[in-house]
Amino acid sequence: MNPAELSNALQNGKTVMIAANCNISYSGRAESFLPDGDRIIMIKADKTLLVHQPHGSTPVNYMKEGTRYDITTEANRTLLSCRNEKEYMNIALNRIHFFRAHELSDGQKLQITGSEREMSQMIYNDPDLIEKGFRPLSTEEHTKFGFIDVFGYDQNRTLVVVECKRYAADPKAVDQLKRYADKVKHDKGLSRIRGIIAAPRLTPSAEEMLQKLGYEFRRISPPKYLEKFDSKQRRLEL
Amino acid sequence: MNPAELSNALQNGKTVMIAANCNISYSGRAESFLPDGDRIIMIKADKTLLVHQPHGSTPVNYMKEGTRYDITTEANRTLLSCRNEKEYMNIALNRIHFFRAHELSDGQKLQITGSEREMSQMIYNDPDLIEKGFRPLSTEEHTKFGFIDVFGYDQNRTLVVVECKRYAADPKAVDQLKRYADKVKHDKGLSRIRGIIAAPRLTPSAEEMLQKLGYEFRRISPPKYLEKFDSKQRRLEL
DNA sequence: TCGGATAGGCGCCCA
DNA sequence: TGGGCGCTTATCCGA
Repeated sequence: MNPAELSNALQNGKTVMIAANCNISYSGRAESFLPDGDRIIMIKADKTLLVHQPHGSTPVNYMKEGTRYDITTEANRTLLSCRNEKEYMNIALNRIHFFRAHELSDGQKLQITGSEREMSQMIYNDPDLIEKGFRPLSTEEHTKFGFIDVFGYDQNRTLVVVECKRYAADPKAVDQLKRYADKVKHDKGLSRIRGIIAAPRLTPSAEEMLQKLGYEFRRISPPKYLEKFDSKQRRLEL
Repeated sequence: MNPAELSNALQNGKTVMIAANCNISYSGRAESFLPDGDRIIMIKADKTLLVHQPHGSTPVNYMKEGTRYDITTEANRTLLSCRNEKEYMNIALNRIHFFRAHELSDGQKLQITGSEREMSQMIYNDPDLIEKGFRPLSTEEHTKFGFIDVFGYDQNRTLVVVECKRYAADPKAVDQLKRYADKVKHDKGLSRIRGIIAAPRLTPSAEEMLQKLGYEFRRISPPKYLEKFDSKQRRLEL
């Protein structure tokens, strides 16, 4: 790889892949240094930079969209310096194992189901999931009381605040429920309000907190609309 | 690329890079589908899979370490099926733009400074950052409801719980402080306890919460030990 | 742009 | 292994 190759690729909006032995220093939101080793360096069409080690899901170093690159050559190595408004990074390339640039055409977005928001919708559409007689008022996350997943009245006209979690609800989820419930209770000047966590399960300390606060738990999982299709497909494959 | 090439590469612990036009279906913690488009597919030595679109920092699809792969060829496309204990993914490769596998040797870990933990240490070593007469007892004290960043006595022997944040402390940070402070207060049977947020700043609603609860704020930023060196370097470069 | 919250979060530490 | 939580979190969404 020569500097011009990389510059051209970036200029033309190509996505660049480099495998190289390198060390990396970063300064910005924190400070870091990564000693010599073999990594994959990816620079995308939008000028996002990712550095991946041969293990793990997360990049060991990265720079955000819109970063600018400058490449210089020394006697026995190549320096890639990267900067944006708030951060900079220097990558010293000792040896380049391979370099490749390709123009990628992709305007698609991931279609996904099973989110917390869909849980809220599901409960709104089938309030019996909470309890007989529950009447949801809204699933708007932005009510005038804040971001509340579902809130409504029970059959005794007591206000109910529901916080949904797609995974085991932990102490943070209980904190959140309490914060919303307290706010609604205070703003409306109520003497009593009910708080409910809707989740597949509670962690032990979340359960303890919930009990102490007098809140409740409903065992509910997020909907996965494609599940039937997928189980069928999986069955065929096995 | 033929199936054997990929199989061999994976078997030999190489890291694989593929650029291809593909569509992807996923089922596991959620369900998703990504229609045809050009992407980079990376399979690492530890069998982590990442799929990247030509923009953004995060992979559009991924599978964790230890995933197993199976590749089959059809008339005009190649199918890569990926599964682990809880999830599976099917990648239909319509056209492969390039394929490359390389053995990467990298045992290094990122050295990083400027973390929340270092903020705690800094305060522990220089308690005056909180206030004159503050005597820290511990950092990272583990309680059943979480661990407390810094914990100690003020000059009147009132217990103080400090929660550190690298960035603007938000309502969640105040929740967390309250949870810890309440726990300590209750467990020790105290009539009063002080809670302090140490952070560069507070968000508006965090400030409101803090005031209502009678807690305090100290404007403190995380230490960046390499900063002087780096500013000097930056100055030289500019 | 900022604030607030979710995420198929990930990765780390500790019981 | 599971709980609890920080993260150069990223990303979305609304004000």
